[in-house]
Amino acid sequence: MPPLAAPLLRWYAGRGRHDLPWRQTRDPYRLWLAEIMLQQTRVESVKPYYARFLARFPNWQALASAPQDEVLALWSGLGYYARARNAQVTARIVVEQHQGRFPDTMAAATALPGIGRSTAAAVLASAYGQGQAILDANARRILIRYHAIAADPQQQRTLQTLWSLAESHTPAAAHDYNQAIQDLGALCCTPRRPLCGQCPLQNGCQARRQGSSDTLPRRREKAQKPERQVWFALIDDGTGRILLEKQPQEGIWGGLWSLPQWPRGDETAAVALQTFSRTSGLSLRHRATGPEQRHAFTHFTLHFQCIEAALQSTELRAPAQEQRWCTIAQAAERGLPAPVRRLLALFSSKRIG
DNA sequence: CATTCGTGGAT
DNA sequence: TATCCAAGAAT
Repeated sequence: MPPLAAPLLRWYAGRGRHDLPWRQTRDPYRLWLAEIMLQQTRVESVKPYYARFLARFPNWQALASAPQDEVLALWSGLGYYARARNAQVTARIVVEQHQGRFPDTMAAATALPGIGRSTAAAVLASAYGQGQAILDANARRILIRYHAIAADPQQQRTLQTLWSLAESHTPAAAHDYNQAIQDLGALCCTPRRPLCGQCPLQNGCQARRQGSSDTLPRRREKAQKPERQVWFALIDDGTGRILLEKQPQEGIWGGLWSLPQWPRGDETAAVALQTFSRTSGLSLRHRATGPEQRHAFTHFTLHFQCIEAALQSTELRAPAQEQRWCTIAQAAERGLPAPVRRLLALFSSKRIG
């Protein structure tokens, strides 16, 4: 079987995405940050976040010493917020335990929170010229097609095989190879309708030979998504400020600021607001109820509806979560979940218009 | 080993 | 409109 690396690297030299922002540096901090942001996230989505984040936190020290709210505000909308929380923990460990230098061994790198085998390999190869193989979605798809692997890609045994193949194809200096296989996956060996006719690996590709490029990797049967229903409350204190609550660190939207929210059943908005009023200690007057909306997560669908209410009085009581009263503009500067950000933008434009 | 964790673009 | 799925890791 012809080796994979040589034609891949030739293709990369001519057709690779050499202008990506994180390819203009060998700074471990910048390379690491790119890898974290790119986890399960498209390149085009990452670009603006990467630029803003680096402008505000240009190095380990800056990130390590920042308030979490600022970090999450700059991550707001990118998703998978544990990445941002872990990134800050990692920055602090690098500063305090590694003298400000990203570790240069797999063991030390994967010991950092948010860094698994593939992310560690990518950073070590790019920053220090090591020969570590990555196995991201692109590499996985390409290897599955190249070797015509029909087994379930999620199975532990299949993953072991793929890691082994990844290592066997990866040259001793893996930087360009790692970038190349990701570019090939993004530009040519795409998930659907791969461009096999212009692929540099078409001669050695077993899926191409079998005609199975379109059906590999094997898709696994979709489990049906559960649905959750919640109310959001947009509470106006009479001076143009609204109430935000900080989400617990663990769980969905951990560490972000959100509108007060609680589970929804069959009750009307007015009844729901009474319930919330009792538990929160806020005396509220119902003003309006927004339209039903939904937000699709990977693993469930969220149905929500926003109740607009006016604050009448407050009973002195310790809130279950940290709370802030702030203007819509101030709220928009915080780390908000995407649907909450949309909700506030809509409310703000309605109020002005 | 199966779940949990976001979001937006493509199709 | 519905589905897929992306430079994965933690639990």
